[in-house]
Amino acid sequence: MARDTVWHPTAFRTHTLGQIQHNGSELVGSEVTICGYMEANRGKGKICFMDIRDGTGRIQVFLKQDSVSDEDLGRAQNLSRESTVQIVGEVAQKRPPKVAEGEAQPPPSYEVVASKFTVLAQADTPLPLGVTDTVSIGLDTRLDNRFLDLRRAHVNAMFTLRARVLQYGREHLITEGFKEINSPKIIASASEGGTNLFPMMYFDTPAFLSQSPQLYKQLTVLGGMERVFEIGPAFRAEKHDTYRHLNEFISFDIEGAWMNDDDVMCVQERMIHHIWKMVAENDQDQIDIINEFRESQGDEPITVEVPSLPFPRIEYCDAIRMVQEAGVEITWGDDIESSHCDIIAAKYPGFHFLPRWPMSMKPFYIHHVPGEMGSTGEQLSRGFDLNYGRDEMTSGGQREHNVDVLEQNLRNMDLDPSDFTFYTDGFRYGAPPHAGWGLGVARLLMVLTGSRNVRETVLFPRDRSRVTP
RNA sequence: GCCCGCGUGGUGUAGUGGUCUAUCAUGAAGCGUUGUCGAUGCUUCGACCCGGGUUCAAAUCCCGGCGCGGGCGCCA
Repeated sequence: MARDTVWHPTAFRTHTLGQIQHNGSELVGSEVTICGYMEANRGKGKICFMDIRDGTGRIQVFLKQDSVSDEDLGRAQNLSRESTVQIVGEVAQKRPPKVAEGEAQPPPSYEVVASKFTVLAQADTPLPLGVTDTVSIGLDTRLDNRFLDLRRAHVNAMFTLRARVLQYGREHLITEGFKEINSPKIIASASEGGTNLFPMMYFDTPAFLSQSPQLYKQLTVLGGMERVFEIGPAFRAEKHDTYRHLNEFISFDIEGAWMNDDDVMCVQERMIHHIWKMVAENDQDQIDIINEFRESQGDEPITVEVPSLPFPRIEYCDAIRMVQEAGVEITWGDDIESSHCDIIAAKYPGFHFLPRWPMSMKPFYIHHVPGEMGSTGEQLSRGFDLNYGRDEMTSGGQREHNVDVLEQNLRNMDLDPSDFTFYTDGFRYGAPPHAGWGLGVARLLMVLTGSRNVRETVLFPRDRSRVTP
């Protein structure tokens, strides 16, 4: 997969720095052209050492008076950090570094002895944030300068991992017969109730940004696509201000025909298991980079512990009981809030499902099995959440496929079915029982990378006060 | 929107009425040494969020604003 990437030469370089790092012994003596960001330069006078970095690795370039022109040498010695450069030179084995008494010599490494040095684009000074500096940087400064923040090794590793998580998730769903779709993000009316939408003008028609692909993935399943998934943006105009909420986020959604809530919970835990297993097998290098940074900040290292299957299931009634037994005031029908999740997470710190919520707490489109009652005799639903620790990752459930029941659900929630024909009309011509879920990608990444703020795992987060960059 | 805390060089910080002409780290500029590799030695540069007030004296106390962080609320 990622390891098998073929790096073809480009107009600007013959080799990546990663190739020289890994195949140095074969390349010694051959001429290469390389490109990168200048991380550091050392030396004045007759010589200059330069560390350069590209998207694949890092290497030292050696410039000396008798192999490059005086102009090139001077430019190299005075170049600002993070400038981009191009170097023509010969691969050579580095002289081994001095090591402290008793320490082992590191394995041989390689450098490029420059014959030609070109500055592609010079960086202004000072940098708004130091790419290799050890001082910590506030999140706001980082996000304002994300283009530089992203050059930091551990930040780059996090977004590399993000790409892998999506790749492995896709891979897994495809093996289970799911097909990738895209649904519209400009919609005429709410695709489900509840949350506030961002209004917009669609030419002369008032419209909204989609808060969920819910309706569209259901319609696709109704249309006979059987099993579908979508990885796409969702927009919520909620004025929340927390470590786990954003107003634009990427939702990983599935929907499958002839499935109930238990079936799609199984899909989800198999998918997460696959993602974690693949990361553990293929991407430890990225985890190591993150841990190197965490160590420098005094944080505990993260480990990729592949969760065992099945994930625990704690039905709503049992969750309420657990919270009550901890001495906290809560009654059946109350929402399970963050502080309650802390109590549950103390016993179930990893992934766990919370199935069988009261029907009254779930949206009208969630299915219920008549007669399936909770401990106080009220109707349960086939909706569920997936939590990791205290944080909600997923909301899902079996959907109601009977249009008469859908309309009754609306009336039970004091809503007028005639306002929801855009939704219910899709169910009038035969509908398979079906179920699905939506997973917050950034929240999953928080778990994997040990991030304490969802903004860390989103390239350019959109929150209540940030619309740029 | 509520409660609590914070706002000091480019970055991250120390400093809670007066030797603050503001600490340290990182950085930037210059010079020197050097097959260096967390380069190094010397020299230099750079800051108290904004507005008002108290006081002989404010980075420090008070009020307002703006911004940030944490907790909560809101939230499929």
